[in-house]
Amino acid sequence: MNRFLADLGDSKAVVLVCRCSIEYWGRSRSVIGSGDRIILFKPDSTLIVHSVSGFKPVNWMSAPTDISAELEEGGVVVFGQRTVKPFEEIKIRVEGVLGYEAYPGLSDTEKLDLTHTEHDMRDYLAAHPSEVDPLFRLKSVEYHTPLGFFDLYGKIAGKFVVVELKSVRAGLPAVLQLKRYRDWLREHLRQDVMGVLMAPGVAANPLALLKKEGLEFRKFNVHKLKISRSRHTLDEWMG
Amino acid sequence: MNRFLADLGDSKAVVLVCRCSIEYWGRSRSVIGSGDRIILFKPDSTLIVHSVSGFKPVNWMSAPTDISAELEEGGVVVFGQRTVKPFEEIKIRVEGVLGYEAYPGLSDTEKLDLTHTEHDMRDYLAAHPSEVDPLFRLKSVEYHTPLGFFDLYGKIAGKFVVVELKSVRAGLPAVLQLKRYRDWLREHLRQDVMGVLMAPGVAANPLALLKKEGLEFRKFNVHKLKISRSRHTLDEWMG
DNA sequence: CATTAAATATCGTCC
DNA sequence: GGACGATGTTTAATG
Repeated sequence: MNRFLADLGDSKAVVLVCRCSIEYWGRSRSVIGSGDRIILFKPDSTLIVHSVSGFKPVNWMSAPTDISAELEEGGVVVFGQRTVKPFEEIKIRVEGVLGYEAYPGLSDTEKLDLTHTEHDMRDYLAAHPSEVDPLFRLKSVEYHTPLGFFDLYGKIAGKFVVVELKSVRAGLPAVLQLKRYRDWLREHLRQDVMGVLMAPGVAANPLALLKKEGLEFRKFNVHKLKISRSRHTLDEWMG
Repeated sequence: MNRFLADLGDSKAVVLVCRCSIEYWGRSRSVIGSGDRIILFKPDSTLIVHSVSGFKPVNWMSAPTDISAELEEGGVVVFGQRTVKPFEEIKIRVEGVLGYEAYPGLSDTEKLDLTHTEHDMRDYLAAHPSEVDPLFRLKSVEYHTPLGFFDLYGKIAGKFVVVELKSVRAGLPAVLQLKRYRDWLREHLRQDVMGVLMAPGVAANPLALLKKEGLEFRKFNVHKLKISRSRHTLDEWMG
């Protein structure tokens, strides 16, 4: 236990594999009985508990978390406490240690370069407006309004258009959002306007609402994107 | 490398701490350069790569994933491939191993018992409708409509009411959803109806829209809930 | 600091 | 298997 606290104090990453039971209090509450788990303690004080299967941790505490340990009834109990909002606590009763490793001096300065996201889709269509519509004339990217911003804003054949983009299959929220933008724009300009949803697909119910509201759907898949350089590099290049 | 593949074949959990660079292709694409990371390989073929800070993995593959390893230019490259939708691939170029541990026979049969969620809030208010409104008469929980379902549905002083619940501070989507439900119900019944949002709080803009639309907000915090037994036990008790 | 929207969101549940 | 909504969502961007 002293070694554990010393390792955390030395900003080491600690991997603890143990049989344990866990209680959590905070935004919700949870309890889980005794089982084998893999616990990561990161140098930034993030704590993540993984069970033997699944992507999602069974419990966690995000930084900044104060981590302490005590002896209770002969066993070690690890206690995590967030002292900033949201206030949260976790109590891990360690019942048997299967593995303990501490890694000093881990260094990772690289940032993940993620592409083929909605942001890239927006940039691409801003540069290639004819793929929205052959007659589309772009006026603004991220056009700000009191409701939020339009992904793309422009005109088709003299009619103002708000374009909502989704990099994944669109659902009801996307259609409601587009409808809200279209309605606001129509009222604001006091003239007929268009609303276009571009996404790789749209679910049946949302599509029905879209059509009922006189909005339009255009298929576009981020996998079509040819991204010649990373966003990071592009940003640097553009200043 | 052979030991690694043998460990995976034996359904061991493997924790690999290494310097590596990673590429991902699938729903999006990502690249990250060389850095120290902690990689979990779970017995169910889930693969999770954690950097030195933050809650979120820097890369991952969810089960079922075929994991293989090859020698390339003298170094080990771990390759993960999903052969079911969504199709995805990950390539981890291992440049230096800082730690390798394999854990056979990890067992975790316990399920997380999570309470104080929106589900519990709904159950509680269904059992205590007067906390929605002193005059609230509950007619249905999860009342199904073509749009989805109303969390609670009933009457206040003879007027039909749809109640939307949020266990966390409500935002625009919650208000839009409630408005849509209220509009549909009003049209369906051809009479004036009410819409009530219950949540621990609501952001300023959503609240303005809510009032403009003649909807109502009632404060309710899941922390107030006294849950006498776990949902699991409750389900068993109710059959 | 609050707000807003994206995410390789994941996950459960219902149809 | 698709669709839909909750999540202890987390995270980043923005005012």
